[in-house]
Amino acid sequence: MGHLTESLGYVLKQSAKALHLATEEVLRPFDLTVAQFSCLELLGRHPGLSNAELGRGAFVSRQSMNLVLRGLQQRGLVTRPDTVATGWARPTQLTPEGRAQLHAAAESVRKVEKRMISAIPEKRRVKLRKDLAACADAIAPSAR
Amino acid sequence: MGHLTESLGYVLKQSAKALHLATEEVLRPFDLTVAQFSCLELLGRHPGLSNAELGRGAFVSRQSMNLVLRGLQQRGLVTRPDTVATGWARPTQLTPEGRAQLHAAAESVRKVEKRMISAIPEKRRVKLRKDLAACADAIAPSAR
DNA sequence: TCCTTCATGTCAACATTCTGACACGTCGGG
DNA sequence: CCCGACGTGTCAGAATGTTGACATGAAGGA
Repeated sequence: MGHLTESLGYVLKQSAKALHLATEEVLRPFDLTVAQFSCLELLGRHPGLSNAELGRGAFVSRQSMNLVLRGLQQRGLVTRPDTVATGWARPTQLTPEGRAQLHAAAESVRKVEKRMISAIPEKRRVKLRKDLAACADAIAPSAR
Repeated sequence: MGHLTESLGYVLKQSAKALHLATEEVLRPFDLTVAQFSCLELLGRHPGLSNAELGRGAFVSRQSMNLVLRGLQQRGLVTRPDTVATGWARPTQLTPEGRAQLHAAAESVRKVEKRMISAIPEKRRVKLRKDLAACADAIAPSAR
């Protein structure tokens, strides 16, 4: 599509879309959507996150994350206490099955990211990551 | 959300989402969605694109772009011939009103991109853009 | 103490996008 | 010449995400 690629926003969207598609594809054999995998990965690194926290971490609303969580719970991949001592937030935990699924799927997802990163000269990878994070910070609503 | 930011895929999604949200916000006064604006911008740079071509350029299916295009057509911002001499593809053109809307909205959108870019040292901006493009190429389905 | 503010989970309605499917026109090789 | 592959526009159905709203509990200041 030619000279649109001179816009940083365009290539940003393009890369994100391509990554999403590729991730979707490798996740298909595991019967996991990208949202579901993101949720599992978040829980793997930060056990006990609540529904709303998971939503923010995966960049979706808490209503959407609620549906994702129900699916995962029904498949026995995560656990939430039906009732909680204090407040509303129900801490979510990975089940052993969930941890196994995450471990298996994460391997495939890392291959995708590896393939993407391999296109970048090694010395520039850290800077790329930091620059992108700086972009996100500069444009976040809280930064206004 | 801590150490997830060490994953390039995560910050990529984060930046893209932040940019989308910010663009959505500045586009609201013009009563344009991001998809609609992308469509107008594509037509501004490449007049006569068909429905399917616009969809590919904006990273959505041709079915979705069809709905976007109908809305823009109904508002008098674009024109498509009802019938065409050869084939199915109907070349889309911006109307004068569409061109005016695009010009006005593009100014606001460029401010957003400017704010995002301003977080990056000037010398690195070109490399960032090229690295992102390389990422997209490396991971595109055709690259497999 | 009270009460205002904030955060959470959940329900409902709505919007947007995608996949599957069909009909039609073009282009190419056999 | 024919026919298969390909691209396009469109319809229908399903999946997914979002906003708005409500009830409830926690936290902090007057």
